Amino acid sequence: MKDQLRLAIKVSLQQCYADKTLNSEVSLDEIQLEIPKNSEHGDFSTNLALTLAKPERKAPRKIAEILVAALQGNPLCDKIEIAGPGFINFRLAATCWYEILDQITEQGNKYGCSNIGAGTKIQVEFVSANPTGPLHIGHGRGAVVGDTVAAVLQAAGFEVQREYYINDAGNQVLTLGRSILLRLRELQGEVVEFPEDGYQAPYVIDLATKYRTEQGGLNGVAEAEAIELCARFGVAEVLKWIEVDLQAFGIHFDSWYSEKNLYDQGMVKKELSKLKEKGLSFEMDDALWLRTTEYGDDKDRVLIKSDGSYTYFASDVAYHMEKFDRGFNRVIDVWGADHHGYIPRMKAMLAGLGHSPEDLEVLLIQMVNLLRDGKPYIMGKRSGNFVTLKEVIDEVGRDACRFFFLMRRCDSPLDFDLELAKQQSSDNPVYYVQYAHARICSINRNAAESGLEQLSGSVDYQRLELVEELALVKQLARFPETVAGAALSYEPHRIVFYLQDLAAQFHSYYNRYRVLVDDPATSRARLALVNAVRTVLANALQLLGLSAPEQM
RNA sequence: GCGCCAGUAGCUCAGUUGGAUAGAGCAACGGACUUCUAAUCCGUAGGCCGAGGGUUCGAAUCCUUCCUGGCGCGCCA
Repeated sequence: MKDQLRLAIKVSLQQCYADKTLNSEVSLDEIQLEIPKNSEHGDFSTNLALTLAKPERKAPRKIAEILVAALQGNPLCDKIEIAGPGFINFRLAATCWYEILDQITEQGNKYGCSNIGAGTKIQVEFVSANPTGPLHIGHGRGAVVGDTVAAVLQAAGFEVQREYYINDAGNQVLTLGRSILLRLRELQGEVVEFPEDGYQAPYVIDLATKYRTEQGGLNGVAEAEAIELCARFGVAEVLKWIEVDLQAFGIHFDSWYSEKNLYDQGMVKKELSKLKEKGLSFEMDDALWLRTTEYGDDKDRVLIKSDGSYTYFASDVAYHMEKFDRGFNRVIDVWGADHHGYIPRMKAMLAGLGHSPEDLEVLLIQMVNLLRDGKPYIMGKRSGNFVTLKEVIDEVGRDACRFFFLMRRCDSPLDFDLELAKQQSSDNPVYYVQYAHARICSINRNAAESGLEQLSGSVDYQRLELVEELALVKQLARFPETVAGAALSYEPHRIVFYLQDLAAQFHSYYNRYRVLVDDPATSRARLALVNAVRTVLANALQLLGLSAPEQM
């Protein structure tokens, strides 16, 4: 709809250039068309005349008059007006809008999808929590945002892979192993001194107990080997928990990528030697450094420590290079905002190895402040006092939880009060949207009962003559561009706001008018309209990973 | 000290990437169920868009200087 109008304007502009009524020959790559806030200003509006004012050396309104003259008689438009400083406002013919209803019927659950991604291969890496403990609420936000960004990109025609990076090679894994081993010895009656930096949380005792029943004790096994065994056992167990929790949240990964595997396959060594060849790394104080300052970082970064062990950054270099080797055109990392300091060094590394830094997009997810009864909960795995994601899902429900995480832009911090979320659950916004869907399903049941659906045949959309009905159709028409915009900007919350707007418009219409009236033709037309609404509600809900209940 | 993110109605937040008279949800107040589900709707009230300066036809949005809050600034992950 919008594109058709845009094309028509473009043609007219070319016409003006050909006729020499306009002379600047400025070629605009894209004509800006927007939907005015005020409906009196028409369905679409363009500032074209304003932007041409300077190159044309003419008054904007004068230019607008010339353009409007060239556009006169276009079948798309009902009315074209010049307003304000030189805006051109278009009101489209109602028949144009009704075509949208047929499109929605035809496309069904594909309505809203587009091909602006054009099959570009893009990877979304998210969650990637260390496999040393269960997911907590902070991971939940990143999980939902990452999952939904991926879904929205898919809908926009990108080829998407969801990946979880498993940090199973670092120090913290050994710490987990050591903690399990100590708890195991405790279970065997030994008195042990539990170190400050060990994992103190109770789940470690569960892991030790499980190890003992399944694998037996570790008497007579050398310390280092025992730690290694416990670590590997612990990581495998914790990963199972994580996968189960994510499944309960409706999240599925296409790929689980192991850091340890990166080392085992020699990828880290390989990438590091590439850096050396390019003269980007250097030795100093017995350590190996990457000259990231060359590409805008504020200091150089260590790759290999003076004790010979690798930093987390070293494997990240290899990991990200390997992503591009796998053929992704673009790579998205979803991180907690507390890691934002890592962006410059990652971009520097990519630039050094010959990639465009723009090919890596880092989405920073601001902190979730978990509250209970208004009091802050202390987060952190070692404190032992944290609320797991699973507990939250069990308490407030999956749909409400997902919706809550998607409601705000991801770069604004989120206060999540469990008691409040439960208390408000009766008028939680997610139910508002779902209720709209359920209501339409209910209308359908009533229609079926009165035999109305048998009267199918071509629907007379001219019966939809109320301004509210036309407004609903227009709202439905903007769904595809909303999805596309959300995809290109990685902002899934746009879908949430769209959904709330559409639901509000429907509820208002529902309260004011009846769908099923005495006149069958009107009933059928209205039924077609609300079912188009239902389709779009369902598509949007699905995109967000939420259910679309038929009854509530 | 440096860097990143934020500052919009009493509270929580949107604001179509620079457009016309700044919006919604809670909370407050007043109304609507013999009619397809009241988990809903209608109405009222609420604003120096943190502050100053700049850019232009036009700024909540862009540049700059401050103020406030959060988070970072390791041979930790």
